[in-house]
Amino acid sequence: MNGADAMTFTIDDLKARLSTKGYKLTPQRKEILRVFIDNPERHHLSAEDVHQLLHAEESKIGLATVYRSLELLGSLGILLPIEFGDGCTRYELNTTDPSKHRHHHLICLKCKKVIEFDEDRLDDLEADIALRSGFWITNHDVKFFGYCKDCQKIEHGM
Amino acid sequence: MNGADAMTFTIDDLKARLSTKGYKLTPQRKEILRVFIDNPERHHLSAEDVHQLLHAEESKIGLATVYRSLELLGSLGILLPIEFGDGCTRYELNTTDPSKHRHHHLICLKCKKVIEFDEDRLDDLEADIALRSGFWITNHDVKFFGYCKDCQKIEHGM
DNA sequence: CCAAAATATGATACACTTTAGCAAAACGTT
DNA sequence: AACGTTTTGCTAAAGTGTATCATATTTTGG
Repeated sequence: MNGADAMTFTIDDLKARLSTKGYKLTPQRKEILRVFIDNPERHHLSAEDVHQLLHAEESKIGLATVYRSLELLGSLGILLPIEFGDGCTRYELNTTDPSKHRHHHLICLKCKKVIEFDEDRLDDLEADIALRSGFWITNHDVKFFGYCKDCQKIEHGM
Repeated sequence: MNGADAMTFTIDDLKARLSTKGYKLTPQRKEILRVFIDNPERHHLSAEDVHQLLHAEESKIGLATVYRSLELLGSLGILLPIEFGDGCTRYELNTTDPSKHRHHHLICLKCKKVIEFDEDRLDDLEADIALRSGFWITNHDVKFFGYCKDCQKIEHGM
């Protein structure tokens, strides 16, 4: 029920991270983070998703608070924002495991099939970019577009 | 070979691609594509950007037509949609030149600033993915997300 | 050339996501 | 407990993109 053990950080950790930047550990922020921990099968949650999940639990947290908390947790590196181009920003838990590679997507332009792969050799490139730009890079998103084995046989363009 | 795959895109290419799918070459569509061709320094234009650029040229093309034309040109592969997570879909000319380096994007999650860089060391990775998956990869989209220098320091004023 | 049919445009209304503003509540420190 | 600050929740509003629909344009056929 707690789920805190599944986290790579504890509630005290969260509180510490918040306080170092002058933010407070509120019940709402705790609840919103718990939604992600308690729903591991439903990553990629939007603000509306989180709000509805909370509403189903009789929680009265306002939608604006959800938006604000998601952005805050994102800025703290606790959540990672993802853009799928479906009209809303989605978030997933940041495992904060530097050795864990992000999964990328291989997308067939014809049948829309999506294959996830873990191959990630962008660490050097990312470090290089970060050094030169001064950016604090929290995530990278790589999508390969093309045609899968099956769809290569069929004519695809014009 | 085919002029449509060359780096320079012509109106004749547009006419050909439209007609093969039963669409008409209207003055509006011609103008909208020309905006991209005439503004090579301004890539990733949004519908609003295109609309304003057209208005600056005394064009009376409606915003809805811009949206519809951009989607149409995207579906024809003439433009490529890009999502920066700044709230609007942007487009850039599709040069579809596989030998040319691709530019990637470094995006600040807070202020939505976008920095372009040409570094592309993904050829090996792409070849590896292609070999293992059987995909014929035609394009890849790489985005690094993070926080720029300014947005890293969060000031909570007194 | 005219008429009918099909398509495209332009203006607007609308849906939707996200942000801004403000009064009230909660928090933490003294 | 009181004070100053932060946070919340409600709501209004901004912003992007879509749907609607009358009008305009193009195409087709006689």
